[in-house]
Amino acid sequence: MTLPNPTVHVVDDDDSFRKSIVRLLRAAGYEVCEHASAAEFLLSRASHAHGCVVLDIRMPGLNGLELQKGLNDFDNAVPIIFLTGHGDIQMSVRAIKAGAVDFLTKPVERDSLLSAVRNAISSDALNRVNDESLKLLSARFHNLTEREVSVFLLVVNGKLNKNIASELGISERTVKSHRANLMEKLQVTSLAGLIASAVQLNLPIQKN
Amino acid sequence: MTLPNPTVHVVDDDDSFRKSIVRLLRAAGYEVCEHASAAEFLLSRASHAHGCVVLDIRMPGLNGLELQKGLNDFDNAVPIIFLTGHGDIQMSVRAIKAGAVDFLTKPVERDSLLSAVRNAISSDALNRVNDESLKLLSARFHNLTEREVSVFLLVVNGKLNKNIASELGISERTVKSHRANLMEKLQVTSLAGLIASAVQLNLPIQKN
DNA sequence: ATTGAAATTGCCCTTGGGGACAATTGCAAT
DNA sequence: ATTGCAATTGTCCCCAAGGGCAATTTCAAT
Repeated sequence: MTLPNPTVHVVDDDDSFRKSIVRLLRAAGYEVCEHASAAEFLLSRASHAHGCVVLDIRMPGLNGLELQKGLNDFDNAVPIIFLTGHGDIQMSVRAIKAGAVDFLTKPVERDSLLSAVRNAISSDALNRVNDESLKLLSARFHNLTEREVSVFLLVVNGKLNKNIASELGISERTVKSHRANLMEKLQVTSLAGLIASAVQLNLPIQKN
Repeated sequence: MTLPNPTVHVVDDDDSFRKSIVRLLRAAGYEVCEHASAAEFLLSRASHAHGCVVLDIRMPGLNGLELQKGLNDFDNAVPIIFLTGHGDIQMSVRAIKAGAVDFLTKPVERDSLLSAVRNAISSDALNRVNDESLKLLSARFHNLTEREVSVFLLVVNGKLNKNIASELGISERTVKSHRANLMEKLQVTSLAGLIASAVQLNLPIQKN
């Protein structure tokens, strides 16, 4: 999958400030997309593009923190760099705890911003890769039938087929059948792969 | 293992302020231990006690951020709550990114502090449990011989004994032998448990 | 009523893994 | 020199898992 260039989205209602940031980033070679409000950013559906967001906090309409929360709720894992002129410590702490990758203050030093953007973009690249594989796996998991899920859970907990059979009140042959089907559906060829999938899916696993 | 009560360590060189914080925390029912400097805190070997640390940043000698770094370097995962009168945004961002659980400013509201301490202590309790089990597992892992580690890695990657044997240039019987020994050493009784251990140890695992 | 997916099970054969019993070799420490 | 651990391998046997072939049942959708 050949991705387009990473895009830096600059969301700030202060036109002149925004333009200057945009200019700075373009000069540094980034693909940049500017938005005068959170709503405009959302409408552009730019949230689906990869890269990062440089976000002002105080804006008319939806403010930066609210936008961050909104994006989090939708599992939209674009890295966010806050850039604000009226931030305080409490705000910055909250933002970082909520997952922002950085919190800068206006006026911002060129290097601080560029380094923040660089980090954000590389962290985004990593996240994308992980998200992709998790989504794919998740989709496969949801294709399992109830029975297959039951068997799956017992298998990854190290139970033997015969024990699984008696726990579910079915024959061992049936367990084998479900087991083969779920391995097929999850696209794994070994028990090791199956358990690795279970871990990635955050399923409960007992070691003994 | 019956643990003693969680202890809140208050590290601040400002005597009167520190005393008032200590009083507040004691009144709230916490076991508290006070220190006038980072060095004093370290010397008290209190770093090994569980609970959390309420830490001033600006102090003579080792300052708060440096102490935090020092504790991090030693894997001493005591949750740290910064409490400072002269903090700025950059400082708070750095502290939180470095793992501090909170960053408060003087004067602090009673409820903010108490809620931060409550969160810190419960997060500590969780960390302790995880650390314990990881350390135990890690110790077991380091008891494996080189050969056992090689076999371990190949097993968790879903390789068959015969393939492992040819990759290592040894007989299948030998692989079985190593395999049995490492299962024993890692205290697991199923392949599922073995792989779960590998995951916890952060070993590389391929799914296909 | 027919079709189809899902669950179920039986029989049988092959392959893989666990483990008992036993032995050899090499290296390092005492 | 002796002891001891680690690595190595062989032969058997048993049990577990994978999978082919085949069939029945049930439930829901068309």
